[in-house]
Amino acid sequence: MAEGPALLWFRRDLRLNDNPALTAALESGRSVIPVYVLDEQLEGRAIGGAARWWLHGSLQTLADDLEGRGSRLVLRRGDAAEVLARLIEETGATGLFFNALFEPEAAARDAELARQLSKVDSHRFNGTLLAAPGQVLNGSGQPYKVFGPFLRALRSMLPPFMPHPAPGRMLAPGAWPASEPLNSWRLRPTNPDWAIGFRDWRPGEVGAAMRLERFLDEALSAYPTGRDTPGVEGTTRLSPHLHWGELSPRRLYDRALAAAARGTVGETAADKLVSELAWREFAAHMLAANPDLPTIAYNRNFDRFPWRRDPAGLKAWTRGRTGYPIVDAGMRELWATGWMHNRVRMIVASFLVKDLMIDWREGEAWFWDTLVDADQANNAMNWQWVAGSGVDAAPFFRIYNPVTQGERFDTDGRYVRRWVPELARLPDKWLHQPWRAPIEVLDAAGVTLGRNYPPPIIDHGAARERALNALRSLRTGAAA
DNA sequence: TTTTGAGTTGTTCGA
DNA sequence: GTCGAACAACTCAAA
Repeated sequence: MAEGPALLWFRRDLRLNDNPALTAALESGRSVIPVYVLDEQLEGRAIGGAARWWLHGSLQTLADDLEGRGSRLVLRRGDAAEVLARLIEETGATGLFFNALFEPEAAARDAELARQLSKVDSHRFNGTLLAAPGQVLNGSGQPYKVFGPFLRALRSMLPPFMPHPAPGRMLAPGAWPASEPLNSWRLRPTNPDWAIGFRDWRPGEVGAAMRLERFLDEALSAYPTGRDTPGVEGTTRLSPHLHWGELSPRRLYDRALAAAARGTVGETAADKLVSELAWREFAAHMLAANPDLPTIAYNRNFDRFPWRRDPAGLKAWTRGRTGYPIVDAGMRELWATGWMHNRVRMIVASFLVKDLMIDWREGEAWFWDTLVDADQANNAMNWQWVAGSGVDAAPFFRIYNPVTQGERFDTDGRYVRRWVPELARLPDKWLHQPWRAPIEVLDAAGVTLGRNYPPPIIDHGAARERALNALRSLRTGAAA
């Protein structure tokens, strides 16, 4: 048995189940000191507001779970390398166990950190992805740039996982190092408390497990179509839990396949879920191979795209006052709950980038600050996909019509009525295009455009033509 | 090396 | 209402 305790460095793996670093730390036979370091520049970028809210709850839960096992969670703030070096001095720790982050800045710092902390043996694991970046490569040994072949390759290499169970009692060190009070980090807003609408979320491993079971029982069988209907709970709603590592992707994968094997749900439903998980993997691999993805157009032709500066338009978009009900519903859901339905994310993103022709980085930044599941890789890849500058892009075909999309995916209007209550009494026929409704219909519904709901801030048909012209101007060889 | 087929999520138009 | 075709052109993956 090794002498001295092991530091177990928690990061975005805030769970005890199926946590490779935790398992290895315990198997090393040492006493374990769990620690979380609040490093404001964790990924080379400050954590967003909604994400901070989530982190508070997740840390609280993790600390409670550890105490239930005779352990603790030590909280420290500062540069991770310095904090860990100090903790090694204080505790005489001889080993450091942690799960990797794959964002380029974080990965670079991890490598540097392992070198700096040469007094201890460092053990790094993959606890956040089904396959680590670099493990899924095409015939030329390069990362895939197209999702289809990536999915096929990923599927063919995934073993059946057997997730590790959570440990029982954990061996405590002789003395505990000091911990900062969680509340002193002020991760949650107080005045004003903009997070009142977040209360349905339950950050932490227990909440993640409950959400998983509920999804498997209620939504997985209808997932392929249910996930596209924002008015019902058809998605997993697991994205923040996955982002913070409260649920291991291997466990989710394992459970979906098991449900299909038992015949509880159809194979296509499980396939679809695996495919969505694969998108998460694809984005992480993509970012690892393209560190500039969050800030620079993947297709450099888009450096010439004539983005508009439009503070008023941007503000209307963020506040959910564009006059397009499905767009406004989505933006209000985001602001109120820290989350937005996936289908609607595409619609609002397309509206910002194509209709308003506002730079996708503005939208990316807003999502980063307001989403509880804000994730560098997913955020960057998907914004670029909608903008048309990313991989698998077909920009000419991807200008969403907010009326058509609303009618197709929120046919009964449940979603819009919930988030844009001032339109609730409009009949379905006009709900997604109130400006075309006869005046007596508006009157009967208590809607006065320009007073209690805005008229459209832009005409979609004209905006579409403008965007198409801008896209045409990017053609290789076209004059700038 | 060259060639070939395909590429998450759409919209519009006209029959 | 429903259906299929056209949309503009390029890059990727694999044979």
